[in-house]
Amino acid sequence: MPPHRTRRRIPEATVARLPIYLQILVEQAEAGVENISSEGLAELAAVNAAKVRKDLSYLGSYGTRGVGYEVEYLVYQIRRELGLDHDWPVVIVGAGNLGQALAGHGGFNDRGFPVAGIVDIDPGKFDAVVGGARVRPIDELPQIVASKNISIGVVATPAEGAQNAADRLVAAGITSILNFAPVVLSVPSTISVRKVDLAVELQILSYHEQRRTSSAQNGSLRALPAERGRGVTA
Amino acid sequence: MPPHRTRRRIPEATVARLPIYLQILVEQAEAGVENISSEGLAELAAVNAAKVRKDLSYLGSYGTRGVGYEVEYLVYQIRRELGLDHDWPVVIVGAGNLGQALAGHGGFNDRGFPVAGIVDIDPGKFDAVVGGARVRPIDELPQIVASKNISIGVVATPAEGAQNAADRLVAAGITSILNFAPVVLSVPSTISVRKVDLAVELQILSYHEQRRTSSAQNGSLRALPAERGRGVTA
DNA sequence: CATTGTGAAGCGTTTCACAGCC
DNA sequence: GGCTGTGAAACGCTTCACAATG
Repeated sequence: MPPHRTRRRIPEATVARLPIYLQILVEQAEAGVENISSEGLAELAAVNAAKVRKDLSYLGSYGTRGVGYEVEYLVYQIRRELGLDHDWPVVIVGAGNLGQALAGHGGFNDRGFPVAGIVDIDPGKFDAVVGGARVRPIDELPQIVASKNISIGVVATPAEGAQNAADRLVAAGITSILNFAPVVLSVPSTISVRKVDLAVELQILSYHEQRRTSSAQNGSLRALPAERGRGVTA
Repeated sequence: MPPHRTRRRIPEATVARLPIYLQILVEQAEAGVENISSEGLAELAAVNAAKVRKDLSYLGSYGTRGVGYEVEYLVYQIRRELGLDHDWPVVIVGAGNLGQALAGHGGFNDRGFPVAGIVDIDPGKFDAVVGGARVRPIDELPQIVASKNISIGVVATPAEGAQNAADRLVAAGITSILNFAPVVLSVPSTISVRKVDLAVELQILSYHEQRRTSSAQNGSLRALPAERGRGVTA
């Protein structure tokens, strides 16, 4: 095994694809596949084979020319690079519909991100148990974060409460935020933020639908160029 | 009002930002703001002002030099460009935890994407009412899609059922899919697909967390370059 | 000899910088 | 004078094409 030469800087676009490769490779390993070529992995991930090779090359030269990549070993390397060799406990702010669904959903607990706490402002929600965690008052956030050594916070509040939730998470010492509220959070530049916004995704799809159909059905405008079927698999 | 010169081709990166601008502009309009500069909008969206101007320029020249953009009018133009001048009914496949949360969640119904149907394979779930829709057998998908003229489908099944769900949606005539299952869907290139994957987002955050802390705590490797605080607000 | 690893070309996106205009 | 609209430069990501190699 080559020595750990970690701290290579990996392009963001590649970082965003590594989890997909990982998921596919784990499935392949479970199915008993021992080796996979860049072509094979590319097919399963619906990307270009050259891209797979370039992406994997950022991890090191872990392939074998003429053969491909050893699945188990790649899984190990990607896990290590993504920091998935240990769990990352998360705390959820907001125990409404969404917060409860997230806490219950296996997506967190089963995949190395155990829900170590869930908090809310509404006393009516305190002490309800969702997904194995008991809902606590938001004022306990600092203690929860500190005692359980949490670095990732999840904002699952309505839009109105999101900025406040983020402020409290940052004050409590969190350094990464996953934001489900339809709001652009303002946080120090040292904090990593990822946003998941249902409405945004639907509106992007709407844009493509609209382009697809506008020349056909739209009665009010006629003088439009013909539409080509565009494969948008973004 | 300038004539509808629709059918301009807008870069994907811009399309993905228009919903954010829209959300901010609607808020501003509600707060009584009548005009906004590219600088002001940029600040609220946490992007560069030149980017805002370039993005908006793809819609047409709707600003006034020396003044800025009229908020109401921009809202109208962005809505039109995104195809949000009418509702897009959606059908959800999968009435489990996630499907129910989605159907109940205002994110769809309140924002122009009414849940016109929800289906499942499990007879145990049939006829339950979630978010105003009654759960129907998945075999009724073609009728639901046709009768309600639906073009957007949502995959909210477990990973195992996702490809089948997508195949059925495509067969039923859907042309856009929002996929919540942690699986790369294989669909014809004419279909638009967007994926929302919790685990992927968390793993990307994990990567940055790991980089942040590795040089500090990690006892096994020492010879690492110093870490700079990187603001990753992707 | 199949397949990786990678320079280099190609392409889309971002940012700069300033002319154009109200 | 202030702010938009936009060529052009800069940047990052993708794809090509092929030398390196087990």
